[in-house]
Amino acid sequence: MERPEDGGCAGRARDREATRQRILDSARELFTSEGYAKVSSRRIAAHAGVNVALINRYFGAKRGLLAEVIAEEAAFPGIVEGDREGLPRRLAEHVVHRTLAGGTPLARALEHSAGDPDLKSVHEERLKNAVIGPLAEVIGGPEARARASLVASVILGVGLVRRIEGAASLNELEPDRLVDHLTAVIGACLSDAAPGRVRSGGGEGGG
Amino acid sequence: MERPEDGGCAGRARDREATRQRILDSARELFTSEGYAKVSSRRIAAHAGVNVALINRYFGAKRGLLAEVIAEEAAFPGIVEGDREGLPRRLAEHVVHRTLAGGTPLARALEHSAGDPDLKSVHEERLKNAVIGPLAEVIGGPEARARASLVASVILGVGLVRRIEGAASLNELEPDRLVDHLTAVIGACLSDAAPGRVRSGGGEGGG
DNA sequence: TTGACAAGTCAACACTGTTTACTTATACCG
DNA sequence: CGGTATAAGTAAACAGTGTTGACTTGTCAA
Repeated sequence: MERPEDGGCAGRARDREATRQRILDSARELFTSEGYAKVSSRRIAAHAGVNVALINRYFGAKRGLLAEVIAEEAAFPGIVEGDREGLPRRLAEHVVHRTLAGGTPLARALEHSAGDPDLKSVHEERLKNAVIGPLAEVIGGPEARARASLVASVILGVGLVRRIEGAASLNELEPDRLVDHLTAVIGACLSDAAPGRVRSGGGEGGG
Repeated sequence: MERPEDGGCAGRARDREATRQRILDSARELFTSEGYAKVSSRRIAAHAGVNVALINRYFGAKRGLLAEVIAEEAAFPGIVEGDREGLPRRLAEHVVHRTLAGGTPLARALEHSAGDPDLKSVHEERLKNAVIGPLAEVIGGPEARARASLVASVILGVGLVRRIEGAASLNELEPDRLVDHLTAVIGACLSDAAPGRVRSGGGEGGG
């Protein structure tokens, strides 16, 4: 609340940056705990101790605030960097632990607003730049982006189902077993699925 | 719009069921083409030629209207009925063709509002009763529901990513090839994932 | 014909995100 | 030091949302 004394004091009246940051901090906290849709601009402003209009002044719209909050965080910290072989398992572990723990703050905010038409562009950019892009780079090959999209579908889908269903069904499995399953599923996204050598399409029992 | 002739005095001018149905029809049409969030109660009412308050009178809330619209349609018409062996491919084909065609009207409405907190209960019921339940029944075994959840995650995830991304990456593949891929992925959801199998980077596909 | 009761209407409520016109503090300049 | 341009911050309104309760009105049974 109190205005911090700014050391620089070069050309700034009433510390624009500090105010911006306060709004950003409040937004991150509230979006994280309650989701995008349930938190109003006025509440963010009140929490930050600033006027509502400043949200639109500094971020264009509420949407822009979420975009900036989202952009702050890496999607897969230290996961795409490793070797390709272990990628499915690393991703699976990330998803399961993130999922079980209630997870990465921003992931929850994302899942809370997955289908919001107002946020389509925000999610689109995030999905392409922070998820599909890096994944495709590790995956490589001509179908890299398509495979990355498949992986992203699995990851987002699990998060979504968990959020909708409370993970009642998914949590029937031990976490380790769920990791095993997901590893196989993500692995299937990355492996070649030639019509003849499909791993389980022709009969997953004997595959 | 297409409201019955009041002037003709044929039948009842004040027909509860007819009014209810008119609201339902308008809601289905508008939700389908524009999604839940973008269509307001007042527009539905106007489209149906009735008063706004009737939506809440007959359906409790806008949410109830969507719930009823959703409940009308089968999730997987003629898909879970077949043999278990071919299930992954049938599901994959359904997803791809539904996805490419712009799809089942209701599926689109669902994808448009996947994360809406207000609709959590609606989606939860739908997911359990019309998706996970039937799938689990075909799948069978002790982990049936968990596996069904995984399959549902893949299906919903693909729909979601397609909606967000415009399927730019997924559509790099020929539809048939996408079906192959998805068949493998869904197959992986159903097949046993032996704990030791992929743990230490045993390549899936030798990648 | 007359009530009764349901069907339908209307206006308001408490919100939402956003914008406009305004006030005020501050940092530079004379 | 005082004056002032300018940016930071404010208040109030706008147009919209879902929802509600009090109201009117049509229709059918007695």
